[in-house]
Amino acid sequence: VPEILEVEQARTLLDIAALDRVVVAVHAPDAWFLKRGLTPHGVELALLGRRFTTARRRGKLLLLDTDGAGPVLGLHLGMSGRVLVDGAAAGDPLVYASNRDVVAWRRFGVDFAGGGSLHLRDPRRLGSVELDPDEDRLGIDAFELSARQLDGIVSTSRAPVKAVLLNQRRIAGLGNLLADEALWRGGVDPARCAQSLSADARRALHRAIRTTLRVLGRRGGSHTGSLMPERRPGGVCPRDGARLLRRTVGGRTTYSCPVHQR
DNA sequence: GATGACCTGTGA
DNA sequence: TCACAGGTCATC
Repeated sequence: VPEILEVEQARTLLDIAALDRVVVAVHAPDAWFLKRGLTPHGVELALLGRRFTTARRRGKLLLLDTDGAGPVLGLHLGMSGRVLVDGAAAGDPLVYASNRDVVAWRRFGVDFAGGGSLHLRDPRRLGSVELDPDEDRLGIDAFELSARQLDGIVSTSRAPVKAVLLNQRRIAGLGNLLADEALWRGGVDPARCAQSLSADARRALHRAIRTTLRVLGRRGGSHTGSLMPERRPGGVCPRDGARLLRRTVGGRTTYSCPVHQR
């Protein structure tokens, strides 16, 4: 899933359906899922009797504030996690991940007074739950990224520009699909050394990131990109019909057009 | 900054 | 059985 668009869908669901309800039970059957020393008992103590007051998001990290000076609950969806409230998830089914409902995949959850629940379902167990997460380990949220900020980030790194876009300490929220889509829309070669981008290329990339988030957000998620159907052996560029390049860049499988991405 | 590790499901 | 998957972290 879960890139910034899916996490924002989850945040909206939490905002609409999970706030101001009293937690009467906490389920943390998978201790491995709890991070930074958190234990099943610890998270139960921290949440029992409290209500969530705000649903926030920074990059791909979900943040639930609690009442009465309680802790912030941090949820991360990893590669296959989904948030469900009262048994329903937000948004489209995930691509590249199972969408079946297997009870064993409920890695964490709470029950609310009067019935209903909040659950995190994650087949691959790469998600996580923590209390009072360090929100500043994450960089500027991709939705907030200004052209000037992108300039500063891109012009100070010699890594491939895609690796820079994926680095959550720099920009928080972009994942593999969104990065490829934005670079494709902006006409920028993912493997290009970030520092070497011209001011024009940086501007084009910034516009492309904004467009990608807006358009794919409206369509329903990271999997709705124009490049997505061609993300396969033999895929061609939807813009100019060239055979797409498939490489590993920044450690991730990368598709790009050798003709218009320079 | 690139690499491998983490974990598990799916489809070829 | 194998390759691969929209993420992140420690390590060289």
